[in-house]
Amino acid sequence: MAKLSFREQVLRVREDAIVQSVNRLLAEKGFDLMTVDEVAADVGIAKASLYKHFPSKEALAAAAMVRLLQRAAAVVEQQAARSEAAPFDRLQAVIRWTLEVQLAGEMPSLPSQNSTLRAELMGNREYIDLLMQVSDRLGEWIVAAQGDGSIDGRLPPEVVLYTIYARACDPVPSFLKAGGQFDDGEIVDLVMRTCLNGIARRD
Amino acid sequence: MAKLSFREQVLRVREDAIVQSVNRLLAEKGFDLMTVDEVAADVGIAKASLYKHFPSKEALAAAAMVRLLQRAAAVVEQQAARSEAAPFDRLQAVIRWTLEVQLAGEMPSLPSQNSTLRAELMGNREYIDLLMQVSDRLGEWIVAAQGDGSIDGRLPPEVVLYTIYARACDPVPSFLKAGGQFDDGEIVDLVMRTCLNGIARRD
DNA sequence: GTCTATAGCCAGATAGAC
DNA sequence: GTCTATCTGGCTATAGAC
Repeated sequence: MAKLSFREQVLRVREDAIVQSVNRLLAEKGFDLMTVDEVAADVGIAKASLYKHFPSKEALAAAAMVRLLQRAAAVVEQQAARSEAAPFDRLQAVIRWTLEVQLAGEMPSLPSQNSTLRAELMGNREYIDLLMQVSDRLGEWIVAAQGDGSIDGRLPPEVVLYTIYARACDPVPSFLKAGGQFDDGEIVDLVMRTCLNGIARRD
Repeated sequence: MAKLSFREQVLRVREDAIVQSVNRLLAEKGFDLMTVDEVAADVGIAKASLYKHFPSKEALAAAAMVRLLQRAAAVVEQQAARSEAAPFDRLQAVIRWTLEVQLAGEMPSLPSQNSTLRAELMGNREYIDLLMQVSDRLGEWIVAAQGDGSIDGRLPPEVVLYTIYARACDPVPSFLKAGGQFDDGEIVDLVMRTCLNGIARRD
């Protein structure tokens, strides 16, 4: 039993290494340009061994997305535990986290049009459950923040939620980073400001 | 001479048809999932004939982007001709146009990571010239709008410009459209508001 | 479960007749 | 310049030895 558990642990560590490589390559090149050969080379195992762990390239991508959502859920729960914090501040912290992940080169990017990939994700229970868990929490905070007047009450909560999610794959941070004119902290602050306050002048 | 000109016109019309198909397919499926066979079938000619007009798939995509930028440049010049309009209103009109193009399913989507595609675009003189022409105009208006206080003067103009460009490939409009809860006009208004005013409450 | 080697396929690009 | 037919390379996925 101890030996089996040890074996399982080894297996788990290896799969973690795989998923981490996939996550990095997805962030770097995107799904279509990432090849399974690259993943295998990056992990340091043969391609055939990869397919013993994950049955398809789509499954690899799905595993990376699940990992991302697990990290997101952890951040969300951490914010939920700050009993003194206002909902607006919690939302702000989550947006900030997504921008930091992007700037760290750890945000996997998937083509939203690929239907086989969408099918794989929609069929993945863990992915769906995590996505709903995170969305529910954010949705609560959005409604509460509209109630206390910190978020624009004329915007349907759905629109606010999508707008926040869209920041996670916004090209602006990487453009600004490529420009080399701002450091990561400045980029986060600037994008946060345009997201929260827009580009028009505040009185 | 007249005959030659006529031939050239026929050629031009055919190439226009090709580029229009490419534009539509790029909007629908994206660059990676669009196949040259599909383009040929959509235009109604053989694939080999396509390659007599354009030397590669990347060149097809570049042609579609040039066409898009030509349309954009026309919109920009039209706004420039409104001598009575404030710079803020001109910018607003351009943003609105990009959202309408997206909702009409006419916004080609290219993967920003594909390096061969980037190389093709950067080597395309017409593309670069149009991009700079449009960017210069928008840049002028941004600075002017910051001068008259309608755009937040604490944001570097570069950040405002990128933020506007990013609206052209924002996933929020198509998400909202897929949701079926809002019509196109409402979506444009909602996204315009989040772009200009952010999600936080305005006093 | 790991490897080497290869099957099978698909899509970009081309040859050559007309 | 248009077509049919074909080449070519690369990528996902698998067979089979160890």
